Amino acid sequence: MKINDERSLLTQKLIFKKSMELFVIKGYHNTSLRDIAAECGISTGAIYHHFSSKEEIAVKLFNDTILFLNNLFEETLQSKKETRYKIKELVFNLIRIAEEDKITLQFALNIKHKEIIKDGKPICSSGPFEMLRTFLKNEMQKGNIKKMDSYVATVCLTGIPVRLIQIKWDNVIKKDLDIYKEEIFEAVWKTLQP
Amino acid sequence: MKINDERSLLTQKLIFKKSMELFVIKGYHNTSLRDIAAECGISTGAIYHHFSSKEEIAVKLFNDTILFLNNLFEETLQSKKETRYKIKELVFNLIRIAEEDKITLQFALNIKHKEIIKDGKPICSSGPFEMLRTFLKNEMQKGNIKKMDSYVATVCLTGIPVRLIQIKWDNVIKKDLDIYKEEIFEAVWKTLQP
DNA sequence: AAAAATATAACGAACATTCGGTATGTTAAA
DNA sequence: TTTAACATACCGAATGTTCGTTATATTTTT
Repeated sequence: MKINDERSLLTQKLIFKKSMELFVIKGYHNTSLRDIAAECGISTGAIYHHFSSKEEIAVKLFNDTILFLNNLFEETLQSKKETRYKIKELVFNLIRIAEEDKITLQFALNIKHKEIIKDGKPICSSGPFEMLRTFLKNEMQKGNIKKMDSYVATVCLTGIPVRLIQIKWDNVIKKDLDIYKEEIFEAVWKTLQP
Repeated sequence: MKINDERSLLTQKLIFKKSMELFVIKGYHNTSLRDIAAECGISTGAIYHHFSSKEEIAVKLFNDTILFLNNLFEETLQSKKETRYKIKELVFNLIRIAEEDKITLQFALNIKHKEIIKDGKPICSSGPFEMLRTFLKNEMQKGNIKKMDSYVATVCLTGIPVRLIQIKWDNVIKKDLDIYKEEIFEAVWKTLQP
């Protein structure tokens, strides 16, 4: 690969990374291209060489994030055999990502997409969310979890860990999330078990 | 009351109402004082006559919203005798408010406060949240709910209904939330019952 | 030398805020 | 009770700043 191609890719990745950080910390509208350029240590012109607009950066970040969560959920649900352990793995992975890949998950959960893209659905209500609902519906039919409204089930599965994660991010919880994960899973499982 | 005092109060309330709507719909940084002025049918100067800055409006909205939720939770928890029904009432009221006073709850749950006020804690992690945690701790000691970490308990109580409300707002759910409230409460109660 | 990557300078629009001025309500002296 | 003095509510143009974006210049790679 040519040196310039590599450099170009590196710069693009840097712009993505720093943009996501700033969008999460300061909000999309409160982040200027000058902020991004400064954070990357490059000029605004360099940004416009790689992207055609601020919005394009945000849109690509959305798509990347949806893909990331889709892959995460898909792999997680395939990694175990029993339903109980599939769900346990999902809860654990969510909590893990909340600490290990905080910015990405904050971007997915906190950024209001319709503020940027008109008619754009929030990440957690699009692909990844629907995938979980489909999974839960199938498990219901197999009798592996309690029969209930599929939306309610999805809300039970995601609502409890996500809320824990959010109060951790808000600094209400000081301790490491790891110590809560077993208790959180048991709570989730109580709402779903047949 | 003097005519001017009344007029002043009406204008201030109008500015509050329209600002909150716009902050929720368009976001704080994407809402200009011109937007607010236009929505109120007044001039930007009139706004500065009543408030000293855009930030002051937002800060006052925060404080009002915290008070509103505090009162709601306090009254709700006193309105029933049995723990089970206190919690049921709380879940039902949350769901009711999500439809009847959507803008206020969206402001409480969606607006990222640190974007506006540095060092400001999110509403749902401050007063109202702590009140629920204290309530749950007391109920645990009395043996009315299962002994568990108080943060986990609070997360179970709030996380499930709040997530339902959010996917309704995101238009993932089309139906009226009322039809889910019994099932949602039962899910919450399963995680808490002794 | 050509092309790609980056830097710099500048544009017009939109922003929060300020301010001189007006119209209306309120108070108090005549 | 009339009227003069003041206070409050509001207007809309103007201020200086920052924004996203573009045009152009410079550097680096091919």
